[in-house]
Amino acid sequence: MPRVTSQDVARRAGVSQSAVSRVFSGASASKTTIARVRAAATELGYRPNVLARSLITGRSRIVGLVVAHLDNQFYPDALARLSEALQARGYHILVFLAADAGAGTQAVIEELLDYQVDGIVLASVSMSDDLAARCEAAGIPVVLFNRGQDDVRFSEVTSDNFDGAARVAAFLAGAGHRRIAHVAGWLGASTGRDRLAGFRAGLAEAGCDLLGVEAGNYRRDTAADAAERLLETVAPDALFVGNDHMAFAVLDRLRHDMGLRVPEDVSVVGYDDVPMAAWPAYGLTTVRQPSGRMVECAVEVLLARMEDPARPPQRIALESTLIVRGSARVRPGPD
Amino acid sequence: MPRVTSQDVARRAGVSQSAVSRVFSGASASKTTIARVRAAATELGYRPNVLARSLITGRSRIVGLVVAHLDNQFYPDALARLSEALQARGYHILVFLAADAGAGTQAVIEELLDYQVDGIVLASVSMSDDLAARCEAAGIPVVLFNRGQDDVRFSEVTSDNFDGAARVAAFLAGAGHRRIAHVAGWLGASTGRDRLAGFRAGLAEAGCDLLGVEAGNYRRDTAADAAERLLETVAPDALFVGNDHMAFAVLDRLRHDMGLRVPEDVSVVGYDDVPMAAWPAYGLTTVRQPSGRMVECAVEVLLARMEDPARPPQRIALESTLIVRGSARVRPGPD
DNA sequence: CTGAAAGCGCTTACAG
DNA sequence: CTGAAAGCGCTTACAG
Repeated sequence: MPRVTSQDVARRAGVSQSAVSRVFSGASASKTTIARVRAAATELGYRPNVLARSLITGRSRIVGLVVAHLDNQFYPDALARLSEALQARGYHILVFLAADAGAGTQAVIEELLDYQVDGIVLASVSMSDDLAARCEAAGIPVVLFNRGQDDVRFSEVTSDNFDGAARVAAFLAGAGHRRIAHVAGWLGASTGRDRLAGFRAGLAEAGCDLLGVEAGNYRRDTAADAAERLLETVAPDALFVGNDHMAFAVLDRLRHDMGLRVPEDVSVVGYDDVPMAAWPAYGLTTVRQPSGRMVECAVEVLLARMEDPARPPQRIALESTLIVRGSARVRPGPD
Repeated sequence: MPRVTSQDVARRAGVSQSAVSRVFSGASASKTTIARVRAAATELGYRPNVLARSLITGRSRIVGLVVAHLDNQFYPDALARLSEALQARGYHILVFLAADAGAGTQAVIEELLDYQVDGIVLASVSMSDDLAARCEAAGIPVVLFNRGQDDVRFSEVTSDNFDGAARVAAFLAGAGHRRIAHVAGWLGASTGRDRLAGFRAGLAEAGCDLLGVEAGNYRRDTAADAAERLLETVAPDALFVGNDHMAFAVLDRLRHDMGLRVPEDVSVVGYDDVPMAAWPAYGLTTVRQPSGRMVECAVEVLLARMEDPARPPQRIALESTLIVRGSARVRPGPD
């Protein structure tokens, strides 16, 4: 079962192999040539070998995606949007799952490079400076998604994590909370750090202290443990959790294991506004990251740099919105 | 920024280009050659161009994955497992999102073929007979994941949907339920049909009738509406829902919109046992599909047929397990 | 507009 | 073991 090649089509259509190539690569050809080639191609079931084309054009039309935390609904959702946006532009996605950080990621990116990907999206994953240089040298643009990095050679698309968290602080303080704690994300990356810093700043602005912080590291169990520890040590009446994924775990622990009422005993606020946050079982007050627009921006930035590698990296932080649902008290309580 | 090629390495190492190729493709070479080539390669930062290699070997080491329903936790989870299993074997995943069925899928598969993928995994997605023939002709194995099909040219990996659903029937009947209805999945595919048929058979076995069936089509809103309609028309006291993803929506609707208690007023059972089913907010009694083993099987089947295209397609149905949690009553009620 | 030819970066018989 | 050469299936100047 040998593949049908442009040679086969050429013979059948009675034209040269170059003619066949021209027809399929959209170069100019006479109407008759086009017709004969197309006819022969359909008869034979011919489709150009994209790999061979890539070898010569130097563009694979493949974008590499490295993503972690697929159990956090935010990422499958982003993956779906990214796939759609890229498919619409004739690109395809080679996916790699990776841990948050570490050596695995580097290996994965090298493999991506081996496949001559035209660009790389790093969703909640970082890469070493050394590799960054390699990508630069190879002219392959990289965009960080939902994560920032100091290295200015990368483009990044995030939401305004600092501001979003600050708004949560103002909201909680405005609802009369004074004993406020934070279950942070992973403080090894900017997203977690910015949210913490913004929250602290917002609290200060409102004349509040941050009662306590524990890292949840974006893991359900770690986050629930952190929340429990905070409850037991500093007894907060409001908890800002670093993302929705952790907030669900915190809510579960509070309600079902610790017998607390939300928001009567404790207010809980998340970050992301994944679809599940709107499900009645949770009704989570949270900060909405505009994931659709974030993906669009990431794609735009990537394509722009693919067209013109000389273009400088962009760092985009989109606005976020506080979505008020039932998991946090809205006005000062009766006491 | 021209890419470093094997020519460059050859020059630097003072050997022929073929020697470089041999070192990197694992063919035999003398120790000194290997050493010199490796040294030159690292100095230059050389890595073989996988696309060029694929062109000549005829194997891309890319597996295409077409997947729908990424909002159903079952699929991101399967994707993660698949990625891990394939990566461990040196394969990579080109992902496409697709609708359940329809013309889009066909286009997507053609694109996969263009990329010379070595195999295709269709997760909850089907393909036309015509395309099937094309894949066969090209010698590209296809495996259906979590979906069966009549066409025997495909391999498929599912769980024993008929038996699993029959076990749910026995369980519900054993708990004293007599008014039992079903919110089905999508009856356009075998998975949904098998679960319905198995449920019906199990009920008959227990001397029960199936009070009513409505299609939920694996969508949250459709499923919740279906459940509500069943409640209003035939007033069941137990509902078997075609998968967990829909069951969560049904639970939400029952509890939060209709003010019903689960399982006191209605028992609810799902299918899949996605991680969320164990979360305390839901505590869903459900049938566990062994997704880890399903993925392993899919990979094995695919690799086996990639090595030997003459091997006949395999159809595997793994055993499933009923997982009892709190969403369904366990013994006959007081009335 | 069209064909012959070179070449993309590799692998792999084929001689030596 | 090693190098020269052919070839994988395309695209793209180059002449005509």
